[in-house]
Amino acid sequence: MSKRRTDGRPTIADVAQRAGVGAITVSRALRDPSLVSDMLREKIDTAVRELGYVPNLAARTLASTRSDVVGVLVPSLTQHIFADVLRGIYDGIGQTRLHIQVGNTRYDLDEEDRLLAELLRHKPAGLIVSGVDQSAAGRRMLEKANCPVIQIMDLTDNPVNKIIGFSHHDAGKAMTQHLIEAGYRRIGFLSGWMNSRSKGRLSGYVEALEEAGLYDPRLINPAGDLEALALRGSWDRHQYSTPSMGRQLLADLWKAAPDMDAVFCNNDVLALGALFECQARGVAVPRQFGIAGFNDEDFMEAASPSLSSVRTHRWKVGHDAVIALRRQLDGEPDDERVVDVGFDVMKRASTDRMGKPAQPRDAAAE
Amino acid sequence: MSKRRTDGRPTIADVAQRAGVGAITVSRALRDPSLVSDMLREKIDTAVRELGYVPNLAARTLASTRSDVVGVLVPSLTQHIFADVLRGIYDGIGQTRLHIQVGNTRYDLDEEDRLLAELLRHKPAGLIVSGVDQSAAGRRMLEKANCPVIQIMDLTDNPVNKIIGFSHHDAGKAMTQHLIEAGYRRIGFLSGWMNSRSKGRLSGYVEALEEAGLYDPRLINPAGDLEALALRGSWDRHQYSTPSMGRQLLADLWKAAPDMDAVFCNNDVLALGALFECQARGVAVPRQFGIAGFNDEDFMEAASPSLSSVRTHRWKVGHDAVIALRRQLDGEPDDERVVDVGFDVMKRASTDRMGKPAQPRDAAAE
DNA sequence: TCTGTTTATGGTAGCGCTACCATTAGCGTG
DNA sequence: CACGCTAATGGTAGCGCTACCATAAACAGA
Repeated sequence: MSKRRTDGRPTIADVAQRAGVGAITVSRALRDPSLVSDMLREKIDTAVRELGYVPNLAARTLASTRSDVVGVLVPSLTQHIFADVLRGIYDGIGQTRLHIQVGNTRYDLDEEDRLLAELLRHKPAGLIVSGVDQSAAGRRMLEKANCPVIQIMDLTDNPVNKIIGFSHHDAGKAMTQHLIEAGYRRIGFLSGWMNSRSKGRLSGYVEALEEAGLYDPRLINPAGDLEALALRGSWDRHQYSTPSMGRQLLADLWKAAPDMDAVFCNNDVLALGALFECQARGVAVPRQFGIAGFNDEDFMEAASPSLSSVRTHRWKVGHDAVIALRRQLDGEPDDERVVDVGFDVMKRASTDRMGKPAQPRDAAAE
Repeated sequence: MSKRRTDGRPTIADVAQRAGVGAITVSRALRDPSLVSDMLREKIDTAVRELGYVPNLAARTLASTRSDVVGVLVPSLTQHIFADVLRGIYDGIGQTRLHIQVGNTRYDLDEEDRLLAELLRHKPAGLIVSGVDQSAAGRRMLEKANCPVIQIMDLTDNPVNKIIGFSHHDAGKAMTQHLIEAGYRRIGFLSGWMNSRSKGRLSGYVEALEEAGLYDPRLINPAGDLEALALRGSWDRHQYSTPSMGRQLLADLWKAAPDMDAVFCNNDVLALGALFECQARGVAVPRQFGIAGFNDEDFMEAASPSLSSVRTHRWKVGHDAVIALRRQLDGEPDDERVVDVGFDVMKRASTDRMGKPAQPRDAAAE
């Protein structure tokens, strides 16, 4: 009696024996049923069910040098934005054989490279990574990954393979133009920690104001200021935005520019904090002060007054990324290397300086 | 020339040859360096570096019937609560060899069972699952999983293996008692879709009110009502809570019980919606109406007025779950099967009916 | 009828690693 | 000096699956 190391679970050989066919036929029947005649397929299905056979993924991966794991790298788990992206990704994966493995880079390029290397050990079926600002080493790993790579949530002319996202520059510019059109003249920019996408938004903001002759660098709360804030003990480099942070940043910005009459917040959470700060100070929004956010999370519309924001299509980006990945894995051609999913400027009460009546809530809830 | 199927990357045999040792010695040096003499270890490390050797995880898993994957099942990715738990889990994993694979059950037992079966194909090193309300089949799979299983975010006397969480019943009761002590008498319960943990909170609420002789079922917005809401087209079964939902649920509850003078919301997002609804109606919080939430997300403290909530230790739960898992994998004994991490009732302005001055913001930010 | 092509199935030989046992050398014990 | 023990290393034989090739049968074209 030879010594077996198995854990006792049925293997493909057991199924083959029971069905009275060769092991390789079982393998085929499981991977692509159309390759096997109806009669054998039925026998095999029966045997699988009777034995409770479950394929061993490690063996499959080893033999085929290709796994069912899709690696996903996001810079944050706590921000709603990426939670929405992930939801889209999971929804896109659905009931397929593919599995998701998420890595959290925390906006750290070294950590991203480390996670990428770890992921590659799994011989992933595909990779989905956030943004375009990889390190040189990271970029190289992606290019040599030997699997489809989808970049998301940004745009570039030079994707590794395919990119699905939108222009943060254009989005930032569009919202700033809305604020200008609404009649605000001293429009501030409020931001916590800046990443490359925030910077895109900021550059759009600057461009819009310069074109209107309204640009003033004193109205910007730059990333640099966060160092000072960190020293005061409130936040560290990896801290995500909070409403408390929004309140304090707005207070600080007002000190530097007391005549500021509106603020474009780098994200909705900061915008909510800005609203709370106005409420606490008795500053009337939107009459005295306009507030705009970015991403259009749920609470923006529900707030009182409702808050303007830039709606971004996070779920769609995640979902479409997976669909594109699956297409490529199925061997379908895909020559659309850059996909712009766009954005929408949601104009709500918080930037309605002229005082048009706010939309009734129920109607707005669509 | 035999036909190789390799993808060209160096294997353990290449390392062994270059270092002038046996393959098995390389394997040992990589898994547990203390098993190999200093001299050989050094040679092997050099060879690994020179060749850029990266272990093939599938081969390791196949040979040892044990992978480096830790499966995590959460019911939602969009809710902040589980994003925080996940952050704790990722932080606990740190730089170890372990990998996280997250499954999103969407509060669906069938989906949970399916994901569990999928995860088990990977022969996971460990499992972390949310809650105690698995299906019978799911429970059986967990018990036969042949790896450490940690349940989180709830408590039970009968965990599969180990559970880390807190009592939702006690937390719900404590907050309700706070509302009673604050002077409210007609305290409502506001909830979206109910899961087993929500039900625990509700039972605590009921118990507190019954003990005080204040219980009235008309003050509860039960899960059943959601069916009617769904018919109106606003939300479906899987919809997570939004502030808009909070606004409408509060409006509905007020219709059913016009004398309601406070509301305990099943989560913070609903509480925020309730605040917005009060602001829109001109109802004074906390003087006329008290609002309490659950989980104590960031925005609760920053809101104006600041909102009372039950602080739950989500990050810690995730983090401790991983630490416990790692302990068990390292063979350390762990006989504490039930770990209660507790909760804190955060008493803030929104339930301060007597009008004591609110705490200054900066101090409260600790 | 012969040849070439397609379809359905099977056999063999890996994939890269580790469990298990064997071997060797060094050392202490009685 | 035979014996047992430990520490360090190696060899062999899998783990469960699939790539690759072989085979056999059915069919088409000339």
